[in-house]
Amino acid sequence: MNHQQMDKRKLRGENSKQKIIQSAKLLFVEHGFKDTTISLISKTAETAYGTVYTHFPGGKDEIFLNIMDEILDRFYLIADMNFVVTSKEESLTFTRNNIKSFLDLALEHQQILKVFHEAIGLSHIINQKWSTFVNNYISKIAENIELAKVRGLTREEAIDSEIIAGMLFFTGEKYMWKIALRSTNKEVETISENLAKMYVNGLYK
Amino acid sequence: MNHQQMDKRKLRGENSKQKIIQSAKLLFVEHGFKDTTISLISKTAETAYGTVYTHFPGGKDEIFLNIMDEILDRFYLIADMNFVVTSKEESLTFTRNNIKSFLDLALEHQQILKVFHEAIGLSHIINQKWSTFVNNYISKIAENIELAKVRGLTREEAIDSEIIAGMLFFTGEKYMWKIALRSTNKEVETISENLAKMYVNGLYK
DNA sequence: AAAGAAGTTGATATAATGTCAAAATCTTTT
DNA sequence: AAAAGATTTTGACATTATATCAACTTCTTT
Repeated sequence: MNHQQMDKRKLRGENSKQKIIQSAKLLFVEHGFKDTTISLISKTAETAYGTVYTHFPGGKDEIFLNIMDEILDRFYLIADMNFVVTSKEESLTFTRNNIKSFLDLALEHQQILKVFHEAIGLSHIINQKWSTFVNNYISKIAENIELAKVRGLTREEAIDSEIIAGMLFFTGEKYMWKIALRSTNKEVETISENLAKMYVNGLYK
Repeated sequence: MNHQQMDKRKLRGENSKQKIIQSAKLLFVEHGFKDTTISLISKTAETAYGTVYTHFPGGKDEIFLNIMDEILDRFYLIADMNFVVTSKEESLTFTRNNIKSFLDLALEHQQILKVFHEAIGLSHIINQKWSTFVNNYISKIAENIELAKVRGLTREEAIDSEIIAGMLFFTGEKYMWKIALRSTNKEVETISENLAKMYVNGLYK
């Protein structure tokens, strides 16, 4: 028999892998990225030190990326929301809602995002993962700005779409981290409203 | 005799300290923050490992902060440029110039800022140092926005000064790091112009 | 000249990472 | 069903970095 269900080794392996992921999840949230050692993870997962490396050759970074993957997917869903500009008013509504979705997601995953923030500073590979997302998001916004330019909706023709897009995104991102680190007491609504208004008033006629 | 110049021990100590700082400066720029080890610094400075810790009990972090101090002072000079709003036009000019000064400074100190960026992610104390600067700068901008509000120059009364200030500062900061990391080919002028225009058009009547 | 202070030295304790050969467990082949 | 082969587990080991500290050297004061 060649069925997967019959292969006890694969099953045992998958079980170890899951125990490692689940333990790591708890430990990361409790102790942060740096202070969660492979040794601690292996003990909590009730497995040997070396086992962690057979399942995650990339060590802690790879474990964490594995944990972050599903959350990142949800961020991509927001970044990929399609929008085609037709008017300043519509743009305001869309922008406000988009920022709000983004920050609500941050609120929902506050604990792990705090760890993510720490990990971005400590791990090059994790940093790259986030950079890819950032660049994607900014490109989408910039595309929309270009479209608005072509349609004659913007104040000026000479603006640099990427820089303007960055102005919106980077500030939203900063507030995302502030929410994750609990270093702001501003409401998601307040932030979305202010950013969206400034963006739209600055950009559109 | 109790003169400082006569105390050979103090002199020797100060000499060691300077050799450590100068060696560290070169090594940080060459190898980055993490890969510049205390061991390497002590060897380059032609001193013993332990000597580094007598002069810098805080280790690498303290050495780096020592190096950054004079550069941070120059950033504070820009943050402390006084400006009192009287009109939208004046604000545009001031904002544009302020951002430009900021980014020019980044360009001037590109190499060490790259290390600084890495160090912020790795050292809590270095991170705090920068945070203090950031909060200072944002407060200054926010004060000006409040003033503009009172003078009836802004589009709306209901805006949150801190968030709007953040929009300007955080984007400027991001481009500062991009310049340090050489991850943008945009001109300082282009960036300043775009940010200043968006800021002023978004905020003022 | 002796006592004391300041700075230097490098060995040592500690802690984390990643690797690997041997062992254990399970599957396939003969 | 025994042997051979494949997969996973194990924990000891090599490596590397940090921070500490007692002994030592150098200089100053008594």
